[in-house]
Amino acid sequence: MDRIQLQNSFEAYFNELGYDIDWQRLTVPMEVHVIQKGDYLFQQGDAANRLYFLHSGLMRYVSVSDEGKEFTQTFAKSPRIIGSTKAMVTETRVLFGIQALENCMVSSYPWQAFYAQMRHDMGFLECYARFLERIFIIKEERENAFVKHSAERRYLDFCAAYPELKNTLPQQQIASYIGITPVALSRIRQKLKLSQG
Amino acid sequence: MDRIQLQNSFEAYFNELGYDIDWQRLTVPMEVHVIQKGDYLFQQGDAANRLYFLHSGLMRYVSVSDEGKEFTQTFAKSPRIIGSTKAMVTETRVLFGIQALENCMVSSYPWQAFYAQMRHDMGFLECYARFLERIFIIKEERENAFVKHSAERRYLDFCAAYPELKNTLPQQQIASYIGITPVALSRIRQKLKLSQG
DNA sequence: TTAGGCAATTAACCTAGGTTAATTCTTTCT
DNA sequence: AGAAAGAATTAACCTAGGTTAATTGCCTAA
Repeated sequence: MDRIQLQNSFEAYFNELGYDIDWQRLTVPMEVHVIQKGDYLFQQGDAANRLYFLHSGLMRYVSVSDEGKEFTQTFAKSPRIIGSTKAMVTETRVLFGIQALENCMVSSYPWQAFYAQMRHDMGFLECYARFLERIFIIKEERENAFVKHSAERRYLDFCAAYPELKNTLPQQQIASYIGITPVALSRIRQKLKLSQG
Repeated sequence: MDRIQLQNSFEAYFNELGYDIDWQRLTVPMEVHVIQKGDYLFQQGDAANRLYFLHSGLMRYVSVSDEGKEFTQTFAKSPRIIGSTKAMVTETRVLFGIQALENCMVSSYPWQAFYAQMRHDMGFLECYARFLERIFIIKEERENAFVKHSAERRYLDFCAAYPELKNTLPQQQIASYIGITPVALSRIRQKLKLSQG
């Protein structure tokens, strides 16, 4: 995949929302990142004020607490935009790292420069709003699940939401997505196995 | 406060972000809601696809689980936009109710009609993006606090973030914001009192 | 083929926070 | 002022999930 193709599929991803975007405005140079399985696109605490696009592969957002506990905020499957909205917008350090769970191909633009050019495009602004609405809603639903449901229920919901990841992902990562330890997850799986024959 | 004044302060709130917005476009009629302390602007499960603006007073977003547990997602102090982005945008039922903690004055517009008119205004689109960025970042930070910090730490953070609410709000509500029971909060306060003389 | 290393399970024990209920302290209403 | 209702505290007990560690299974590399 060469740069032109990457650029095209990035644009196509936006265009699919149905707004008319004039991509000629965009002249800031794109960067390409090839991330090997297990490696990080960026680490918690970095200054990651870029807009990233995941062309191929699977990644996870992982934040680690002071005591060294890992928490998986999200799994991200290509194609989609990835990165930290907070770090992009407020120029602060990022609260989580993004790790490749498979070999990944990512492209990126520096957000400030990108936005400075594209903000004059109505279609882009609407796309961006749709994007923000979507990620907000997802966060809200996840918050809801966390405060209203037990770990067992969250595990079942995970299985329903990500049937393909359920069997391929190491259970440590599933546990850290649910917000419990691998030991606790194992216990829950054991219990579920018994209770349904 | 008459309708014109309400309209003006609504517009002023947006204008403060520094974008140029042509409010002449907006012709959908505004509604006014006066909510008494303790009452709800809308209840969990309602269809609340309106854009609300809190002119005066204090409210909280509260969602209740199947088992009847209350969880306070946010406290909202005027002036600010309130409501459910998810319910507005996706026309689904709202996941939480909004309750007045003081007597409140709220105005509102039906979101679809409002957006249909204002989406042609560049300044508005940018404002809306700033708004979405902000609420997303706040959610992200709260998620972070929940998964990384203990209840005790979350209480201390609450006290630092809302010094004025700390003493005026009933502790049940503080507890439900932190995600624990009033009994547990009382225990934590007791412990803190001892440990610092 | 086997040794080394990691992932998952299991068991024993621990702890933060939930539950219930009794007690005290505050409001508020008459 | 006194009664009634609600808010906060305290205590006793319970439970989900954390912690540590031993055991088993699986994969890979020599």
